[in-house]
Amino acid sequence: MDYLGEFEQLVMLAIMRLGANAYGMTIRQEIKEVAKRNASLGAVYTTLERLEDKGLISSWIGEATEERGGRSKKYFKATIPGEAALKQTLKATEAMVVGLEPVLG
Amino acid sequence: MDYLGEFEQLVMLAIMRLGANAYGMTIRQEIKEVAKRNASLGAVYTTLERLEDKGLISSWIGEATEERGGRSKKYFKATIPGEAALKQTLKATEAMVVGLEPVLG
DNA sequence: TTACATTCTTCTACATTGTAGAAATACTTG
DNA sequence: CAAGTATTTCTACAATGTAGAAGAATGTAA
Repeated sequence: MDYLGEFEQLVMLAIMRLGANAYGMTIRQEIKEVAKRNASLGAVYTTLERLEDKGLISSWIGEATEERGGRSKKYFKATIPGEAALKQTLKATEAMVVGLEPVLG
Repeated sequence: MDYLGEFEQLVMLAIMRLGANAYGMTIRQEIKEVAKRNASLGAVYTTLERLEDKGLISSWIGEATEERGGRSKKYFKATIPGEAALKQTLKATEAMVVGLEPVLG
């Protein structure tokens, strides 16, 4: 098992936060609103595809019943290995932060 | 100002943890011991060089007074912009983690 | 004073991740 | 069927991650 990149972490976290409503557009929006970080849609989708290739997330196509037209959504959720990789990555950073709180705020 | 990569974060944190004793070998060791994460020396030095190029850390050569031979050390410390970039990066991830503690442990 | 061991850094090269604009797809409504 | 809308996929390149090998500077022993 290896470590997630910085943006991969944000995408994984967004997926987990969004639960049943995690797809490209909302993932991007969640990152923007919560992390205050901009990302293009292309960046998000590329990362989603790579995470899925690595087996860290899985996807399924949503119902074709849209409200105002538009292509059907592709939903994502974290897999067990995906959650494990995320935990491990966060844990490594957190361990390094311990003791530096006074400096880092 | 932009964001630090996953390994860049660890290197920056190691430098701050080590204070006046931060150089290639100890940085690698600190990451290994605290974050439980292996990294080659080449990986560490490459990252240090790039961080310095971006102005996020600064360096100086240590005294030539070594105990048991060997080349003199190159010490590093975080710059003000470097600390700011680190803080911002950590803050973004932390904001995304809020509320997921039950799941992430 | 010259080998040699030691400690540390730099070089070289390639793989993975980050990034975004443009193009394509699929669905709804007029 | 044309047009508008929401969403995804494609294409391309830049930045970061990774490590092995080579090089450089110092102390020590013959």
